[in-house]
Amino acid sequence: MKLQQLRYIVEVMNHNLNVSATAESLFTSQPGISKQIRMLEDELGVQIFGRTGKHLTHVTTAGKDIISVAQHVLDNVQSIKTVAAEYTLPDQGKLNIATTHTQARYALPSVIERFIQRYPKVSLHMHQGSPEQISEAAAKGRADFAIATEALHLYHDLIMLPCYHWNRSIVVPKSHPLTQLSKISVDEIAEFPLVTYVHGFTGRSELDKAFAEAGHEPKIVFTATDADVIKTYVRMGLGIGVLASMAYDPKVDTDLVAIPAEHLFAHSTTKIGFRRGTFLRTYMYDFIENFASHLTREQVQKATEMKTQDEIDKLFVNCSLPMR
Amino acid sequence: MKLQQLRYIVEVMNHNLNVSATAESLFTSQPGISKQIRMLEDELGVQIFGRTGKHLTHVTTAGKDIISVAQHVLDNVQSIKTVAAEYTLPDQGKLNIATTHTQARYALPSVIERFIQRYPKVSLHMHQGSPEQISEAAAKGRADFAIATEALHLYHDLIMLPCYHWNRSIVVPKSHPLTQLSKISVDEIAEFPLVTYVHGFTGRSELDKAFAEAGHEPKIVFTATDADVIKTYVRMGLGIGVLASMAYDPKVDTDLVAIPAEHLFAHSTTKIGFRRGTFLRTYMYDFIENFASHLTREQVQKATEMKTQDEIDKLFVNCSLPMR
DNA sequence: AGTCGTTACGATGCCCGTAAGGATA
DNA sequence: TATCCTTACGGGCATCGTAACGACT
Repeated sequence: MKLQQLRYIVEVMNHNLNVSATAESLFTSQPGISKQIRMLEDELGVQIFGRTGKHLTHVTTAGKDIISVAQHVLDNVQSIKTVAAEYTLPDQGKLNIATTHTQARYALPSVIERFIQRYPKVSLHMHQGSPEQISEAAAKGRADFAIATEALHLYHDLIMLPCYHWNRSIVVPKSHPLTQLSKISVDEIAEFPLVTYVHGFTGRSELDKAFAEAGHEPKIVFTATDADVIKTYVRMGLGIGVLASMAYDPKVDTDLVAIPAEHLFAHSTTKIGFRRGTFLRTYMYDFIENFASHLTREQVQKATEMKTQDEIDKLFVNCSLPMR
Repeated sequence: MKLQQLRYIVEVMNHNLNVSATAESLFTSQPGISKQIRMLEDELGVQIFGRTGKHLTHVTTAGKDIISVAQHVLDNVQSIKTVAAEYTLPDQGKLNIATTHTQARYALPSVIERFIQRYPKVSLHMHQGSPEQISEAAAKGRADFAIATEALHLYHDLIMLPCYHWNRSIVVPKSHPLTQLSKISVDEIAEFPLVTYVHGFTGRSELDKAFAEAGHEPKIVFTATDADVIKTYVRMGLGIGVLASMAYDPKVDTDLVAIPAEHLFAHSTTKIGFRRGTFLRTYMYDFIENFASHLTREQVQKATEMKTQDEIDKLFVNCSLPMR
């Protein structure tokens, strides 16, 4: 069995079983691929691709199993190269970050700025998406890091580290009656139509929980995936906004008033997640520490060595996270 | 990069950096290995082994990282061969089971008997050990299955499936005063010295919990890892025994009396665990189903596709497990 | 002096690429 | 007929094994 043979079957699969096209994309000859694949099949004693006459028509069930493992092999081989690069070119490489609007817009800019200054040769890619999408991107290896408040726990092979806590604010137009109250309660805001995050986004679950506990059904009239849209509709008078406090900028949002709501809703915790077993470059450790100063290289490595997420969580229970 | 090169560095590592010995064990020439290793180092641009003069003295830090990934690669390659064998020789292969005394002695014999009858060509290996040891064996790939009541949760990359519930019995000599009581309580048995399992074995944690809740400190005078030893010391009058009900055999243990204690201690659940992402042979699915009939191939496969252990647990909450 | 890794060299065998053949849509 | 995979063949290169060399214990 050769690594190339594994590459070939994976690539042929990715090219819809068209060997000619695969050969072209790999800058090699088509018969070479054909032959290597059949040699692999002979060695294993199993057909990987089904053929009718001389056309590849489908992947056999054995083939599916084999290709998925082959994919892992190639991932690991890539990982070896990454390790080597860490020692030869410590400040070069790639960094793929998958995150949500809220993080990208409010939490990350300053971190990113420092990072590209410190590591100009690292090519940085940001991928924005829903919490589910970014979790998957990290779990599948398309992204090095996932940064979000929700949904990271959905993948068992993600290591999640808590970064910071944050609270919500009620945002209303200046003239709104709520601005007159000294300290508001859930009962009071339950009267008004709400504009907030879509379910599954940016700590939305904490909001639902607080209303449920107070015995109210929130009158949600509009949901969005980002705070800018929420603020826009609050300005239009559609309802009162409930959003992450960091998303209110007193300098820009002069026509709105933010009423702190940490006494109404439990704080949420933004986490950074990465795939178990992947090798972290020095610049990645640096990025993490820049984003959350308590996550030193040492702490992160300690977390990597933990056997369960529970143990990791214990590492940080006594660690007072910053509040934003 | 070639697979052999990875094999070589791993094997050299396993042979205490002695290339000559490695060559012999791999039935190849020593210069061949030497050269391949240096070619790999050249390609990666990193020293894997440290040398003083012409002796390999240590593994560099880069080398450690690389070798550990290389080990994964080789594991996966092996896994591909296993997949192929499943389709060519469906009833041949190996089955390594790591388990505790209690399971091996009382729960497994009938299952094993059926298995070796059904799959005579599968070479079966049983490994007995502590719950921690067997969890590790499964997590590291030395065993295909870990079967135990405790400690399986310690490894995040084990998938755990519940097999059956079981209860405890109090075992005493025939003449013991406890045999006179109609229904015993924790308060009553707390008076007597106890003989039971070592901490971390065979659901021992449930016993501790029951005593703690009743506000008693158990007077444990002897702990053992298996029921046979416990019964021996109960016979000697050292104390009353608390053990898994299945470990009392009325035909053999005629000099002892077993008092059911399911009302005193919460039942325990024996689980079977295997490593995530490993390919399960048909005979392995068969083994599981033989052991726990609700764990059909379909159910097990469904569990393997779950992303977290929580989801797996949910699969079985409504499934009434057999009680032994 | 013995053990061990490196270098040198020659032969085998594998992999690749070109060219021709045959099957399917 | 056009596309696509298979078979056949020849050149180049990498790997392997033997043998000699140099270094450390």
